[in-house]
Amino acid sequence: MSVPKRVDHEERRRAIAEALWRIACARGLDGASLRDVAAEAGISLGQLQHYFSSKDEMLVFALKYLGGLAEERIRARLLGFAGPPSPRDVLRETVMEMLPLDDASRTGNLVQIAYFVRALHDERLREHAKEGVPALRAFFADQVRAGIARGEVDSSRAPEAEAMLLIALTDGLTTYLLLEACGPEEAAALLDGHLDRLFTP
Amino acid sequence: MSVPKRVDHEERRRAIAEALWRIACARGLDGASLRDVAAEAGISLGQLQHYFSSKDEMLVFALKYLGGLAEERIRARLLGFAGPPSPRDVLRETVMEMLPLDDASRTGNLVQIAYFVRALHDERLREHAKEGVPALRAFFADQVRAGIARGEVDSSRAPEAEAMLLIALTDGLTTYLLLEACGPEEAAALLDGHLDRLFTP
DNA sequence: GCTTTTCCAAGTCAGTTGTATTGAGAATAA
DNA sequence: TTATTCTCAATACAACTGACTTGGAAAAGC
Repeated sequence: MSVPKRVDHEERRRAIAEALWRIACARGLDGASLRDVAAEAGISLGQLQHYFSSKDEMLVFALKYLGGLAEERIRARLLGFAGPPSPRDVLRETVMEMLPLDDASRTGNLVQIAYFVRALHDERLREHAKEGVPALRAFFADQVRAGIARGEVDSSRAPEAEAMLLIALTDGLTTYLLLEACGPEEAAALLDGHLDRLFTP
Repeated sequence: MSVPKRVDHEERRRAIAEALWRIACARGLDGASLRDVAAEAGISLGQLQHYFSSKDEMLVFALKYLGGLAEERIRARLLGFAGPPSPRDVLRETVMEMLPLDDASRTGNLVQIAYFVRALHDERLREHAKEGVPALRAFFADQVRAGIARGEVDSSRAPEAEAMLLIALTDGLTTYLLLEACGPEEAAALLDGHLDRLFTP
């Protein structure tokens, strides 16, 4: 009846997605044609089309894959702490992991921005691009609430507002890091300064 | 000898740039072909090429024109104050004018972002995209310094850092306003909250 | 009047795009 | 073995891209 697959479809799709990122990082998402991606992945156009029936499908897959990897990286970083990290540690390390402070992270952010821009004009992608924001905001707000409960954050602070403020700050810092209008150390200092005023001893 | 121009070249170029914005806002900068722009401007492709010898030249002109208009809008808004505006007023009104809070401003921001992404991969555009940042930062820092001098801002605040923080916040808020992950009122409230803690009575 | 310059419409060009089709090779199940 | 399904390379295709050329119309200077 059903013939066992000889190749791992998901593995192939991931390899193609990674090739797409490399192109998107260097030349932008719109500059990545199917032929370019296939060449970068070392396969033929026909083979690529065998794994993705349309360009849109490839883009969506690559975006979800990217988001999954980022989430995993943050989780691993938080688990790297010896003891249970404080709310401030969680916020700081999460933001630091999201910022484009090294080359690998820079690539991820460039791809993410390429998706963001396309999402502004593309119905299908917009859903995928937006879906992560509320979850992140709720996560940050929970940390602020925990900080208040531990007496580390003034109780007059509104957790939801502080969360959104932090997300916006992260995003803005990302922009200017990518433009090289501000350096990594400065970005880290700005983040720490902001957290210093949120977490009053 | 020299025959007077029968049409105002700059006026034509501005009209073409505005057509480009309309397309870039709706479909992105990469989705704007010369034929599309010409059609949107109500002229032929040949005519458009008569005013811009290359697509790149058109893009750069439209970007500089956009920046000039934004600066002018901010200047006009600040002049609209009855008396001399306080440093806090200047910061608040400037940021509010930069945020995509209405449809016109939304268009401008969408175009600006389209340029930003292209600048990440395009040598020529990068210079034009970066050149405004230091000036804006210095302007914000001056306002913070004035706030300190008037005793409205705690003297422990570092003007340059606060300026960059405010720029990054503006940028982040812009992103989430465009994605409709946060509403105009909320963005204004977040900005005011941030300024509240910067300007301590 | 005539010449010169500006202006602009139509068409051509080579190149690239995403998609569709065709058919051959390979591996498994019967 | 034979039949079936998976895998994938090659090609074709219509649409679109930016750049370029040609030719003529309109207005100003002589």
